[in-house]
Amino acid sequence: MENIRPKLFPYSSSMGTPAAVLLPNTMSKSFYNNENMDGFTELKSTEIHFPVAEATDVHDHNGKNSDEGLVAVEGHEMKSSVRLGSGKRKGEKKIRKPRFAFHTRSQVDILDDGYRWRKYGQKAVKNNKFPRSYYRCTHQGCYVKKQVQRLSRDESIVATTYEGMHIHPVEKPTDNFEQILSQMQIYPPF
DNA sequence: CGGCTTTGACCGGCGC
DNA sequence: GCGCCGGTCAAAGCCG
Repeated sequence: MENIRPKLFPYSSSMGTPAAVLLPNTMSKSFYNNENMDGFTELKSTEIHFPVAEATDVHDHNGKNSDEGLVAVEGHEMKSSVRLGSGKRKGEKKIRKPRFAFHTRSQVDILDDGYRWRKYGQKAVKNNKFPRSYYRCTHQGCYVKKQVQRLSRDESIVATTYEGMHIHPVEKPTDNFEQILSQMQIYPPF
């Protein structure tokens, strides 16, 4: 059970072209084995390709990280932590936040998922010709982040990774996604 | 003017 | 310790 990493699933083209997809809580739960995911991850884009589950990025097996397990985000642990002169923050623990990643086929990088996001960074990542963008939820007190990156192996696919959970409802109203959801193929976390 | 993006600097973790 | 790398900061710029 070590080394849970993002897994790419075969692309199913039978899903048509939904306008939007709602990924409910329960799905994240099963992916994360974590009961603290709540709220929804709503996606509005062109075509959902395949959901990609990612527990946290557990990468080492040499016992360097004492396993903290999947700890829920408390929502305020990063609040107004002051950067010291050396650049360190005071009294913070490392908390692994629940993460959730998926791929979409889309021409635009940034998907309208109903939340408001402010971009706070962009980085070139190795072995990828497209930069990765970093966004934070603008709702006060909500520290959900997401990363968006177009894959160089298939330029038509955008990988989106959410981290944390929203402490507030979606700001934009949503359509009904139930049918689309039922069409989605959800893969168990092996 | 407020909210957002841009972008180089900075930081910390990790491997060598 | 050093350099690479991914993530974040924050000043400056942009735009409605």
